[in-house]
Amino acid sequence: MNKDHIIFLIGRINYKANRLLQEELEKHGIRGLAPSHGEILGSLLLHGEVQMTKLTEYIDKDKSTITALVNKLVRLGYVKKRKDTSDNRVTWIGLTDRGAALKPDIMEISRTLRKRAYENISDREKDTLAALLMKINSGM
Amino acid sequence: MNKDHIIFLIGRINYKANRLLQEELEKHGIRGLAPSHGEILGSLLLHGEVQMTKLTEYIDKDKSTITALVNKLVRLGYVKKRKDTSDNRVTWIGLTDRGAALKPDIMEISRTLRKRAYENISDREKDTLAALLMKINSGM
DNA sequence: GACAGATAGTTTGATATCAAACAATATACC
DNA sequence: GGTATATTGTTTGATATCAAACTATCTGTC
Repeated sequence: MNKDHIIFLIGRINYKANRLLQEELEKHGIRGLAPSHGEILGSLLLHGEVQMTKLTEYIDKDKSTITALVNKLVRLGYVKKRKDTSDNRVTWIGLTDRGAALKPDIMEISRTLRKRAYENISDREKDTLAALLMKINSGM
Repeated sequence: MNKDHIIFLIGRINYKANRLLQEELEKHGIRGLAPSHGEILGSLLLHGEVQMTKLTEYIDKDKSTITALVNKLVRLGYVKKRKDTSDNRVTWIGLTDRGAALKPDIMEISRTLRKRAYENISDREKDTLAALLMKINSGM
């Protein structure tokens, strides 16, 4: 596998981004959370209360994985579940006060990640890069 | 979410590439192998016999993970271990005949992945993209 | 209204992955 | 030569993740 292979680079960057996320969560005193938990919290901050199924879309993981991740967040007190009143199959996931209180931390972590990733590239390059990545993503 | 676009896209592409790899391995009759196993086989095809420690470098995983991955490849008959004669701590990992026979498959899978990823972009865009990704990768 | 098929989530079992502790061996320094 | 330190790899325990089977509920059609 060639070291300048685009796919290889993407794998490396993805790995580093995840590692950075984990480190930052830790640094902000948010212990025991993986990047995926952060993504869920971010989705809830952005969209408010959402269904499990919507979460599988937002963070692109198997529904059984979402069940496990959400249950952990419930156990840690960041998130709560609520049965839909009209459709009993549906579960709504929302932030607790404790979860909502994470907003400043999550925003700052997001900012840190962005800063680190974009450190060496200009706004124009960023646009170029995003456009190319979108092409690749939509073609795969 | 907009501003995290690039990192988000990289995550998506990484996921799809891994999924494609797994599907292709399966399609070539190489069953029960994850992308990481493919990376190890690829490394061995490229470098010949290597030490465990070298493998952790090549595929960038924890050494205990490498132990597990290699043991599975041994169990499946693709790979063999050999103790170094002068330094007894060292283990050399090499392909068996059965492992070496995978070369054409692995090369074709690699080609397929590349083709799929580069489907919509020109050679020039590819160079631009690789350069930008390298900048990001080295800055993280 | 009953029944077939669709949908929402959970459970179960398996695997890749990591970190920390460990064992075995080699090297350096006195 | 003997002891402290470094290295190579494994073991152990925990977690995220997936796929497949399952449960419960809803919806559409006869």
